[in-house]
Amino acid sequence: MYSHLIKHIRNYVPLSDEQAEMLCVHIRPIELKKKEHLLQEGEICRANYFVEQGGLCMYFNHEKGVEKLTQFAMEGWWISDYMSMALQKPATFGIKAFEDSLVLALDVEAQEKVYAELPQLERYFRLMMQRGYAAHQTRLRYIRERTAEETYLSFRSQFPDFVQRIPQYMLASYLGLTPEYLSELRKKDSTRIS
Amino acid sequence: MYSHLIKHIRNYVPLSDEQAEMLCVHIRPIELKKKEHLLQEGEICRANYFVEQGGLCMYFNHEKGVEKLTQFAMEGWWISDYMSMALQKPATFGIKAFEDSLVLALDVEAQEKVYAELPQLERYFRLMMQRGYAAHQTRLRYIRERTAEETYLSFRSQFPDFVQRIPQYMLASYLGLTPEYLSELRKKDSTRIS
DNA sequence: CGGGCCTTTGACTGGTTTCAACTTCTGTGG
DNA sequence: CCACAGAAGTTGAAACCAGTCAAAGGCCCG
Repeated sequence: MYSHLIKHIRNYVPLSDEQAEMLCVHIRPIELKKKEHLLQEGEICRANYFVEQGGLCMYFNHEKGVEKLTQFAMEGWWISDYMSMALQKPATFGIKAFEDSLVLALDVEAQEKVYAELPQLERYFRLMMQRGYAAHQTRLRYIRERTAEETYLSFRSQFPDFVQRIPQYMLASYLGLTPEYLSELRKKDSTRIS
Repeated sequence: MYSHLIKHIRNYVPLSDEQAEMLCVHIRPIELKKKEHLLQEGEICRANYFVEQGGLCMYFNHEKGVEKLTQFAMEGWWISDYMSMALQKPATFGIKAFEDSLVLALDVEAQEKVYAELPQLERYFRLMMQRGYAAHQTRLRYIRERTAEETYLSFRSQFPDFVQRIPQYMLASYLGLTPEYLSELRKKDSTRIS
C-alpha cells in the first residue's frame, strides 16, 4: 500500500513493514482529476502532500486572473505551501493537478503523531526539506544566471520527457516568460537545427 | 557561550544547559573580517553555518567576474550551500562576510554525532530547513510577481534598516538588477516624495 | 590627501512583453 | 462520428523595462 511513498522513505531512513503500517494509518489519500485543486489561494494549508502518481503544479494568481506557476511536483515529490502550513495562515499559493493524480496527504496533526511514533521520520522530513531548499537555491541561481532563452534551452535538454508531458503555456509560465515569446524561441530553435 | 544559537534553538525545541554544553563541543567557531570568505566556489562545503554576530552573503560568479548575490544571512540565520553539503560535491556558491562576523560551523560529521546525542535537534533542523524552503517559495513568488522597481520599493519598506546596513551595489545584486538601474530607481523614488 | 571603490548620469541597445488577429488543436454533446 | 466552441499555439508590430557602456563625480579609508 502506498508503495511509492514507502519505497521513497526507505531510500533515506529504515522503516519496517510494521512501521510502514503505522504510518499509513495517518495518511489521507486524495484522488484528483486533471485540473482539480488540492489547495486554493486563501485557504489554510492543512497538510504536506506526496505525489504517489500523476503530477501537480503550484501557482499564484497574478493580476487579471493570470496564473503563474512556481513549482511542479511529480511522482516521488512532496509539495505544500510551507509558509501557510507552518504558520496556519491563509495560503498565498494554489496547488492543482495537471494530470489525473493520486496524492497522499499528511495533515499537520498527523505529522506530530507520526514524529512521536516514528522518530526516524523527523530525519526523513529534514532531508526532504533540505532537498527542497537546495533545489530552490539552485533554481534561483539559474534564474539570475541565464536569459529566458538559455533557461528554456537548458530546461529542455535537462528534462526532455517532461517538456512533452505538459502544455507549452504551463512551461512558459514556469520559466517566467510569456507563451508568445516561448513560441518564438521554439521557432528560432527549430530553424537552427535544420 | 554561543548564547544566540542556544537561545535560537530553545525557541523551537527544549534544550537543557547540560545538553547545550554537549552541543557546543561540536561547534567550530569562526571569526571573519569584512569581505573574508567562509566558502569559495569549487570547494566542498563542510558545514552548516550559523551567524552568531555580523552578516554573511551568498553569491555566485557570473561571467566577467561579476558576483551575483542570492541570499543574505544575518544574526540568527543558518546558511550553507545545501546541495554541496548534502552531496559532498564542489560548491557552486561562495559565502563571505559583509561585516566583521562570528560564525558557528557545524561540520557534517559533527551533525551526525549531534543528531545521535540530541535527537530533538533533528526536529530543530527540520524546522530550519522548512523555514528556508518556505522563504524561497515566497521569494520566487515576489520575483515573478513584481517588476524591479516594485521589488525595490517593497524590499525597502519591509527592511528599511537593512537597506542602510549594506552598500547599494550589494542590494542591487541581491534584487537582481544593475547598480546603475537601482541608482535610477532611487532618483525617481526621491523626486516622487518631494 | 590620494587612490580606488562606489555611485550617478545619459545615450544607446536589445530582450521580452503586450496586444490583437489568426490558425490549429482538443474534447464534448448532439 | 461529426460539428463546433473554447482552449492552446503562432505571428507580427509596437512599446517598454532594464542592461550595457563610458565618463564623471563623490566618498571612504589607509
